[in-house]
Amino acid sequence: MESSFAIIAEPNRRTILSLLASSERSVGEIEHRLRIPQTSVSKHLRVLREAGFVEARVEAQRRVYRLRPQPLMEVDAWLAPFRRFWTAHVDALERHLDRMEQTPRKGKKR
Amino acid sequence: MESSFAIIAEPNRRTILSLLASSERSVGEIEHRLRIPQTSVSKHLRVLREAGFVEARVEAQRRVYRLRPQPLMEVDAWLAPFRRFWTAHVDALERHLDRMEQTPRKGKKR
DNA sequence: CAGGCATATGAACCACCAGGTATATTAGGG
DNA sequence: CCCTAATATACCTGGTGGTTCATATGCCTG
Repeated sequence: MESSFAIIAEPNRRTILSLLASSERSVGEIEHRLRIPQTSVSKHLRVLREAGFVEARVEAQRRVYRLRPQPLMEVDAWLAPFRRFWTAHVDALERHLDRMEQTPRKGKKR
Repeated sequence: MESSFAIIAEPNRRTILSLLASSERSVGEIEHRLRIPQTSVSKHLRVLREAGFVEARVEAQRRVYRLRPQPLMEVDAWLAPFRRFWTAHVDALERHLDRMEQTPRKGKKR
């Protein structure tokens, strides 16, 4: 499981992250919300933990998980260059780019 | 291949999208940049096309691909609720820098 | 300290997908 | 028309990751 993108490709993991965005939660709470077996929750949490998306605090028999920002930050950073395509003046910008892309046909550099 | 997240989980597809972010490209150009077999490029483009990430314009024997914003927009939207986690962090960093600023002057400020 | 709750780990199974090879399609130029 | 260039599709295969079931570990309470 290389990249952060692969991690958040899994729908249950995204749901877990969204849950944790509102507040930290124990494994049992997550299990109850997601309606998937506990063992599955634990495994997703493991993946998320090892990828740095979450961290756990031990509280008696429970593990309380909370979000860590960095991996999602990186995803956000990757998205940055694309953002100009949908912020505000989308169509004008696209026309502009289209005109700039009128590079010489099959004309090599000279 | 359900979600947009699954689509961009693939590294080559992300590279293709990044390429297209700077300008539209033909399949051959993409092949040349990525250094992966043409058939592979075509398959990734197919996936991207069917998921609405790109669209193709026919130009003689070439297909020129360009970006379509919507799927990445949705990813961006999903990311939105998390953003407060690192903007807060950046704020803290900025406060930190502000405190340091009462020493040597660099004048990067507005 | 026994027994139960909360969570983690292991193994087996299955589906899916990226990569490769081979081939099909379509367009243009001579 | 034929040949080549550009791109797409079909099929197979290996690997990987998610799910399930069974079990292990740890902690708390009576």
